Amino acid sequence: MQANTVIRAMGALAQEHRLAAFRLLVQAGAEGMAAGAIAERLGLPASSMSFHLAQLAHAGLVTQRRESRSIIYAADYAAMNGLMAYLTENCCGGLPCEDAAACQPARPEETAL
Amino acid sequence: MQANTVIRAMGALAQEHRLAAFRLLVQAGAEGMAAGAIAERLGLPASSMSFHLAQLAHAGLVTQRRESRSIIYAADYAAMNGLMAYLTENCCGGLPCEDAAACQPARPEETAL
DNA sequence: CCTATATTTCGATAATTATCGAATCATTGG
DNA sequence: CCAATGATTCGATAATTATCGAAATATAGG
Repeated sequence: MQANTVIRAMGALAQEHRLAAFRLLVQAGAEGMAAGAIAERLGLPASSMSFHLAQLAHAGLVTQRRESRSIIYAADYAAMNGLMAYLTENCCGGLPCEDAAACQPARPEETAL
Repeated sequence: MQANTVIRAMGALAQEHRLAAFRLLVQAGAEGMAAGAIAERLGLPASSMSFHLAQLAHAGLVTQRRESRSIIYAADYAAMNGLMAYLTENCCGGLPCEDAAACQPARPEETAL
C-alpha cells in the first residue's frame, strides 16, 4: 500500500459524517446500503451525502454498484485491512509483536442465514 | 474510544509529513526521537515540524517528554491499537471474523539488548 | 414519451489547514 | 547573568474542504 493511498483513506475517515457512513457500511456487510438510505440514516441532504460517499469511494474504502434506480455502497474490507497493516508495518522497532489480523467480510447469503 | 478522538487521529495521519513522522516514531520504538532529529530527517523547518508534532500529540498518537534541551517524541502504541479496534468494531455485519490484534511496544531496555 | 424516483454535479460561500520566517520561551554551561 | 542551543508560538498567506440548494443525469413504469 502506498503512502498516498493511506493519506487519502485517512483523510476520508477523518470526518464525522464519512466515519459514521463507513461504520454503517461495515455493519451492513457485503449487502451494502443505498445512498439515499445512508443519507436518511445520517440526516444529511442527498447532495452532501453524495459528496462524502464519493470521497470514500475515491479513497478505495467503499465499492459502489447500481441496482435499479439505487446505487448501493458497501465497505471494502480489504482496503480497511490494508490500512491497518500499513500502520502496524515495522511496528515496535522491528521486534516481534502481535501484528494486525484481517477482518473477513460476510457474504450476503451467509448473512441472510 | 470516542468518534471524535478517532476523527482527530485520522486527521492527524491524513497528512504526508505527519504520517511519515508517525511511522518514523513507530520504528524508533519507545526510545523515541527528538523534535529536531525528526525535522532534519524529514527535511522540514523546525516550526513546521513542531506544528505537525503538536497535532499528533493532540490526537493522542504520540507522547512527549523533555530530556535536557530536547523534547523527545514517541509513538503511542495503545492509541494506534485503539484506532484499529474502532475501525474493526462490529465489522462483518456482526458475524465472527478475525478482529484486529494489538501491537506491543518494545521497551527501550529490550531494544538495547 | 412523460412523470416520478434516485443520485450526482455544479456553484457559491464558509470554515479549516499547511506553510515558514521571525520572535519568544526553556534549558544548559561558563 | 549571558550566550548558545532546542523547541514552540505568532502572524500572515495560500490552499484545501464542507455545506447545501438548484440543476442535471440515469432508470423505471405507465
